[in-house]
Amino acid sequence: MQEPMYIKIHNQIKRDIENKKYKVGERIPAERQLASKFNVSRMTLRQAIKTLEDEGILERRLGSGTYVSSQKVQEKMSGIMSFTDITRSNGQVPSSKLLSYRITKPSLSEKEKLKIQDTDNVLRMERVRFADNVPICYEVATIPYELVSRFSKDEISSSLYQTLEEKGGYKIGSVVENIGAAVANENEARLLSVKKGEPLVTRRQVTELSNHYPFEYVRASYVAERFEFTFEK
Amino acid sequence: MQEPMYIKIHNQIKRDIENKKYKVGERIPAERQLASKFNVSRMTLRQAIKTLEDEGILERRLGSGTYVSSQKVQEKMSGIMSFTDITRSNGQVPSSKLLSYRITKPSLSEKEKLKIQDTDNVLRMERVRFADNVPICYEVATIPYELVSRFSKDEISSSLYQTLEEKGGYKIGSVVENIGAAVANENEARLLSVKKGEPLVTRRQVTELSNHYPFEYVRASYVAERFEFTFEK
DNA sequence: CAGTGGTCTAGACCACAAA
DNA sequence: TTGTGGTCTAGACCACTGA
Repeated sequence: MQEPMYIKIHNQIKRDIENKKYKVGERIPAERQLASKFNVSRMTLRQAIKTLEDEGILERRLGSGTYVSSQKVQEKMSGIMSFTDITRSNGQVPSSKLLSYRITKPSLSEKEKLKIQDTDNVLRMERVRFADNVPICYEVATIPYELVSRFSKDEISSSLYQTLEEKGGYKIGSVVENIGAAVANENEARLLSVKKGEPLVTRRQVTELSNHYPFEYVRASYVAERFEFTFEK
Repeated sequence: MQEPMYIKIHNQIKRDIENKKYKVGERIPAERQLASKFNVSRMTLRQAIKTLEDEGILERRLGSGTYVSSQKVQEKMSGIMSFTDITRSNGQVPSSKLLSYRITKPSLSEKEKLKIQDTDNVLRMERVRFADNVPICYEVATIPYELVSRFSKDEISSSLYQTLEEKGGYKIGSVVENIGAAVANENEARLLSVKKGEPLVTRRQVTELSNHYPFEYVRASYVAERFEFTFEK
């Protein structure tokens, strides 16, 4: 048995919701019924329901039943959700342009954030990201080079997380983000097609692997009038 | 029995951690031992552990044990944590100055965000918030007046959430926040002691009660060079 | 009232970590 | 190999909701 039963049930119920077998706002069958349908004990069934509740997909109401929630809550939290996903969920087409891709020595802040030595190399990438071909974000990402030296440029620049998890055997751990504001300098103004002095939302992100080693430091600036972060709790 | 057993155990273990009976990074006793100590089944004990894990207080390691986590993760998420709490946790002294407190008709955006009618009254409060007497944030909060008409000005302006939950019998539900950027206009510049055109972090927040009625709409502007939001996941 | 989710028991077997 | 957390069972009684 590869997957635990409660995960299988979780996935089945999720599919049933996607396939509109259970519709938004509607009540799903009672726990005792579902338990008997899946041939598991009620505790196991409840474990499946619990994970769906944690994802914001189901909502329990005491004495009344379990309902399909209207909101897809959790995943709107930024950071875990990539620019690509956010843009797509807004019904826009994401794209990006790689401005530079260099193996070099770390800056002071990179050294500190990535907890590496002067002698280590880093890979630094600059990008502009677009939604429907309108520039939204200028982004600099830095990665300790030894972590990715065996991957191709394309594997790194187009889907770093996936490459690291699937081909590198690494697991992503925690993410820390700082969000602030700044005004566009000349370089940012040019790259993002705004005037110098226009407001930008700034984001710094340090991502760690599950072994607590930092593997990525990102500094990004978003055009405030074209982008904002949304959080739901 | 007022509180469920697993909540009591949750609280007891939390106290034990606060009292350094279990220290950060250390392993706590095994589930079977704790279950027997508290005279409950292992499933019940696990439920208590689970809630502590969800709060980021404990960390399970398969095959090894359950450990006291070093990070107090969850609560750094902004919004749930008030300005007061954030400032205190930075070791600074929070204060605030109420600039205005008026019962009036809603603006267009207030009407929309709070889902109320033209004929309803709202309570609108303007504040500047300080950390160590340095102005950090200018904030306008709007509340449907009927929700708070029976409370005193002090109960509303100094601890709204507490008043609503303890004296109003309401329960806070979801919170949606949007974070962006802007530049200071003349009014903001004067109130926050910055120059016009300086970058501000903007936040809009709509808070709902557990019955899905919006009860608060807040627009806040933070001086970017003195404040940033931090998120950990 | 009947039906629902919330809590709880006293076991069981498994996979994984560390010695 | 021993001890740990992960999963699971087949019941039980409770408090709450809604007709």
